[in-house]
Amino acid sequence: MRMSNMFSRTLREAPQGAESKGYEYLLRAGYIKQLGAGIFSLLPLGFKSTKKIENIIREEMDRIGGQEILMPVVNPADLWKESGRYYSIDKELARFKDRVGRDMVLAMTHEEAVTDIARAEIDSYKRLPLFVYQIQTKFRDDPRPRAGLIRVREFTMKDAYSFDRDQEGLEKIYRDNYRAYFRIYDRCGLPSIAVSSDTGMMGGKVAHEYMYLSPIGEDTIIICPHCGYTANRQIAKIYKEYEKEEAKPIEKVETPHAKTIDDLASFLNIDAKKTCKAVFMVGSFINDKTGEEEDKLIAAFIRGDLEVEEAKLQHAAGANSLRPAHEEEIRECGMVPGFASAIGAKGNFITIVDESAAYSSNLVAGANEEGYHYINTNFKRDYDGIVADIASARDGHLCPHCHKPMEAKKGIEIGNIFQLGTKYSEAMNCTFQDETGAQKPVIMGCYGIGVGRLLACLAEEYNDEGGLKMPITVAPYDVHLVSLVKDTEVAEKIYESLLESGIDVLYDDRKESAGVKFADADLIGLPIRITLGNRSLKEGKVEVKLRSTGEITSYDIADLAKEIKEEISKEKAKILDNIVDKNL
RNA sequence: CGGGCAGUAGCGCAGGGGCUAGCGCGUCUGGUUCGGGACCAGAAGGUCGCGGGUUCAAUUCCCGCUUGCCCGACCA
Repeated sequence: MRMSNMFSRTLREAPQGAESKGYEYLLRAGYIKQLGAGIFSLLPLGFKSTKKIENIIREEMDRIGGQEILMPVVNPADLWKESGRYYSIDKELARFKDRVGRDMVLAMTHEEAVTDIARAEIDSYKRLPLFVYQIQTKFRDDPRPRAGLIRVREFTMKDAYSFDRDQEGLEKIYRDNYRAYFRIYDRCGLPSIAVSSDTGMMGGKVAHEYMYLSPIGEDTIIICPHCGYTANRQIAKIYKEYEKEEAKPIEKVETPHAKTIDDLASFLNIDAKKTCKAVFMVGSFINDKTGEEEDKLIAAFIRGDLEVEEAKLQHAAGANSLRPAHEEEIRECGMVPGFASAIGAKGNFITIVDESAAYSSNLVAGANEEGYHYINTNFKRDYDGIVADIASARDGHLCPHCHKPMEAKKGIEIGNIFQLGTKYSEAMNCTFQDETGAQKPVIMGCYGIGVGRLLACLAEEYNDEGGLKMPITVAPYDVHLVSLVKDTEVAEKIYESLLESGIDVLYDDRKESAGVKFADADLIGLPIRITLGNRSLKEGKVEVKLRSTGEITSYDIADLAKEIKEEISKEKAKILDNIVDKNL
């Protein structure tokens, strides 16, 4: 490819709003171009890089028996009504009517579509297992796109779906995917970790997320450096120690202005661990079959030294979504914000009590009266509710396995795998006949990777002051040929010879100064740069510089193609040699 | 959806109730340079986001809308 003919240009200055380095360079180097909030075009460089990533994904999916298909973005809404997600997913799912008034959706994932195909294809256990995947456009009307390709509304996703007759089969393909995902990230050169995760809107029980650790990440990951326990904060467990003692009689005390746990603890001169905190949310409960929606107050109680994790609370309550409760909604149930507990409360609300509060004795809790708290409150004796783990894991909390302090880190989710079970097969009647003639629901799994987000993470991981430093497995071209010579004939010949040797090369044949060409080469970040300069050319030599290390070597023109092929293999080996099978 | 900021040339920005709306970079022409974003001379390029209001006069002030960014709610 000749740069004189390239569709995109580089930008000297970062466009407004590019706050992360990776995003800034992708824009400035001309990989991507924004069209709207969370909507991007891939320009030739970005598209070429994306294709390389996609092909790595393809190869790894094929390796574990995946068959590639392609499903439509536009789905009839009826399928989504069958699964219930037409109702349970809010505005993130884009809906519209076609010309005759049929409800349609833009698929944000393809469980419904693939299950519709599968229920027609699968009739007998002899047809199982099956495993399909696609690399396709998704639209999710995210309320807050941000950080370039990190969080977008339209994006390319590899989504795969497995169909098995039993849990053992599902677990096998799940393990295959677990390993394949690491191979994909490793081959792209992207550092990644797997963490146990929430199942969110996908449903199902077991799930893992793959994370690229980065300060610009929006997810919080809890990691135990001692035993290796890792989980998304949304589900991360912590080891809680309880102070169990003889229950003392409950007593009301005056605590003026002590509305927060800090105030209360210092006023009574006690540890926050001896208090019970109340958190009020309103949960939305949606009937999957009818779409009917009901709001209900959720009163959550937790020991004063801990925080409530909303995702856990939402699960414990069985709600579709949560929002903070208004003061009136709390008062309607007989509780007083700032001085609240479940003691003496009444009305239609759900009480969720964290283990920390349920199993500790003699805690200070609100008296539901302005300016008063109870001391020595005890779960079961004084109030009741559903006991669950709703505590939010924080940096320094103890590991549930080895009881040593854990760390909190920020990460970007670059993939996820779910054991769906029968959520969709049951809802959509996707069954098979077993040896005994019984109809059973197919056991499903689903597996996703955001391709554009992967590119964004790579740009984040591989850059310096000059621009991108793309790993050779995902760089748009392997080689950047920079010609500084007046005599274009020599440069053209070298370009031709590289092409003939099958080398993927970007040729800077523009009439620009050396500085401009070098700056652009650094910005675009191809792994190997060949410089043709007048001086070295006279001696029959050219200079080869590696973007990753800055290492410079001089080669005879006669050997150039051969030597470059060698350099390419070495660059590839640097990445591929690091692949270690990681098993679940 | 709440809060904040912004929309002026391709990009980054300045300006300001009236006159020809500027600057840097980029672009075009000519010339000099030629291994790290060169220099000289000349030139092109703007419905100042859209609509309404105030005013003799609005790009500037006011209102509405819209688009984008940031924070939060949200997020497989």
